[in-house]
Amino acid sequence: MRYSQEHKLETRRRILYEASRRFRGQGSEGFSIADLMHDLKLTHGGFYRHFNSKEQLFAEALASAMQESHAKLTTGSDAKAPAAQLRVIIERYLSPRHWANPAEGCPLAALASEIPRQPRAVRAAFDQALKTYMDEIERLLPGKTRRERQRNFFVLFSGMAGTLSLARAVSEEQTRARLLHAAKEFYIQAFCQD
Amino acid sequence: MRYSQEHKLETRRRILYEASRRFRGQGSEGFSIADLMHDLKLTHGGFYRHFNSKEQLFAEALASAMQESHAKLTTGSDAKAPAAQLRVIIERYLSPRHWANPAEGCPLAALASEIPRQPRAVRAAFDQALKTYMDEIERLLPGKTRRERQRNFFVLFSGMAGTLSLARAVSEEQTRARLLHAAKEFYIQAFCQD
DNA sequence: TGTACATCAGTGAACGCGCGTTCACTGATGTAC
DNA sequence: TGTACATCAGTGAACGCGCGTTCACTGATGTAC
Repeated sequence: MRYSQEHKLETRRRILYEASRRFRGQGSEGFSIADLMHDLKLTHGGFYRHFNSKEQLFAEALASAMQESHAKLTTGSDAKAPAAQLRVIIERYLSPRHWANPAEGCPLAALASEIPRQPRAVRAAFDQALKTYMDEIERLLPGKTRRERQRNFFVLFSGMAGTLSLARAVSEEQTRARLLHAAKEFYIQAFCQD
Repeated sequence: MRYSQEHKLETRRRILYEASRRFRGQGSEGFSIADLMHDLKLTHGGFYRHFNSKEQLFAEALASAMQESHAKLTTGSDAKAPAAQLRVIIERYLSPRHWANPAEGCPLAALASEIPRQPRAVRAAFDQALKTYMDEIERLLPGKTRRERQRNFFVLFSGMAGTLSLARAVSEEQTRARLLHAAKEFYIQAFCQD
């Protein structure tokens, strides 16, 4: 082999990481394989030594983005009580920083409306990633039964994703700020009471 | 002129209507001008007698879809009290029917994550359409001041759009049903109390 | 340890296809007289 | 009212471009002996 197996894995990781940023920042059709590889100082042909298709790349990048986003929302507040942890998550999710950086943020907000039109493999990967995401966060939500907490998870996260999505769609600075602020207050009030 | 001015306007209207369905159902790049015109029993060249570009078509179709969606959500409940009218809107928005028919539904849910990546003209049209939409619905929301009602409008509508979007992204039938149901109860509880 | 061969990550030209847009043309109807 | 000409919605071939994917090739390193 020309390169070590380790080198190959590292290249694959770099492609996946860059792709997961680009999919979120530019959408599923907003960049080409050639673009992507060029920015990694590689040529497009080599891509297919690592992934079967752009579709497969999207599926993996989506899952990886969900994981990354989960990590960013939860790190550093492990010691706190559930309600306080959740509050941190809400504040981070609806922050100006998250608003300004779709490429490093939640894929739900960045890609939700494109997913229903994706092929089966992508959608399956999304389902799986969402399930894992929910399983890890659900325990922070209010509710006596798991079922109840899951319902709250759905309402809160789909709501916040919609808010962030709309805030990015709106051009007017002031409207954007009001939207994020209003939602933040509302969700903290609704889900962090105890 | 070969065709009357009336005929021309009618053709334009047909293109716009079909486009507004297709953009919502297939996304901003999910169909071609040739596809669109073919289904209207026309050929692609003629398109440019009515619109300057696909971009302009998207801008107009977006605005028109917002209007259509507003009409669908509000018709038939004009006589009721605000809270009851709002309840009807929430129930329609989060219904299985709306879920199943993105092409005829709210463009926020169908297209939100694509809009930030659109050119200025499209985004300006969206801003304007959203403003009109809000001005027409805001009065149904709870709140003493206009400002307060607008805040509630933002929270409710971005939340519902996110919910519908996520419900369409999820493949699993049961999850989808639970998601819509949970959000419906939650929003009625939160916004229709009086 | 040294040598011959095999492997395969990466290269870059090429293929095939679809798309937005342009353009010369058609011909029925509107307009000017 | 009738006639000659102008207009322009609609046609369909063509242009230019970008993209996903394929493929013959390279050459450094791994492996077999």
